[in-house]
Amino acid sequence: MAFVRNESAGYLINQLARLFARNLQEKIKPLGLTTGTFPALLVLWEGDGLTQRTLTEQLDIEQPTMANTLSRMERDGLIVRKKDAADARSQRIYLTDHARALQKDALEAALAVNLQALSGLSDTDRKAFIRVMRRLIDHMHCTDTDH
Amino acid sequence: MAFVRNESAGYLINQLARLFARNLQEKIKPLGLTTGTFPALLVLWEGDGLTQRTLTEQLDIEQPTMANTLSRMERDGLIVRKKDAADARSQRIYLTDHARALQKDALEAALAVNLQALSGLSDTDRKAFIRVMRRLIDHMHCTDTDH
DNA sequence: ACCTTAAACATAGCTTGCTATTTAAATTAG
DNA sequence: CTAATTTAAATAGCAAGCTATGTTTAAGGT
Repeated sequence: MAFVRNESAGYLINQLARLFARNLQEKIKPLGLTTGTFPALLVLWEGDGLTQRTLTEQLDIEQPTMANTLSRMERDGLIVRKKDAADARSQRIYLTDHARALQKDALEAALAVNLQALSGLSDTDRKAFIRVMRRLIDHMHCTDTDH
Repeated sequence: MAFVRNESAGYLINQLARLFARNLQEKIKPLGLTTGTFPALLVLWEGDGLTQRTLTEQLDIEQPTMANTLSRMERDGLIVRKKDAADARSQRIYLTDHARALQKDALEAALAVNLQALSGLSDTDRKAFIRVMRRLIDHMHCTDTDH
């Protein structure tokens, strides 16, 4: 039962994730976007005015990571943060017009990366791959001791 | 052809990679190891005395990333760097006894993470998943424009 | 021999992720 | 109603990845 790098799921997934990130990075750099803000944008494009907390929950990211990401997004003119009227602790996140204007190009870029990356797979394999990943994520979540 | 987060390979892979890293991190922290050094250790445990360059090539990591990682490993007493006798630009990386002593426990930890993560899959699905990931990595590599 | 180019590594500086801790506001208990 | 607890977000500090650039040594061309 030797440990072989190229047969270790964790090792391969890490490598794949870096390859995807590199490709996406390259495609969205001309738009002035970076990979770390992408997940937040995906959520906000579907509806903004969310609290930071809601965002962190939807994206399964730690709160300080999200706080940092939002700071960069604010700095780069993608969002504005407004204090919640009812709860002074909370803030609501709103997209700027600039961020809204990028949606189409950004989604196309992400789609292109996915298509290109998976272009060597059959339709069946592609679908199975996505399904397995979702299953693993669910499984690793509910197994998580500190949920 | 809408973009849906949970059907995007890139999005799912990123999330999976983070989950794997969190789990491994937790298991190897008691050994005084971190996830970033793991790939380098895997290579070095199979034979040390390699140059930094060889390591970066085998792991598909950028040279400055590897230089940083090796600095941390040196700081933490996992490796020593020795100047190559024949080429003063090169350095050869050697494991310390301490790093060697950690091999068994570290490999067991990694194996445990993989087993646990994939425990919800059938044997066939598991093998197919690994095979597809390897194929995607190859494909994304040879498609890479700057190879 | 000398000058240019290439190679190996280091450094600077950024993003993206994490844990641990702090601050301030809201909620709950007594 | 005050005191304790919980909650939302910020801050500090580190790891691990990246690009761009600098430094030193080796190799090649003329």
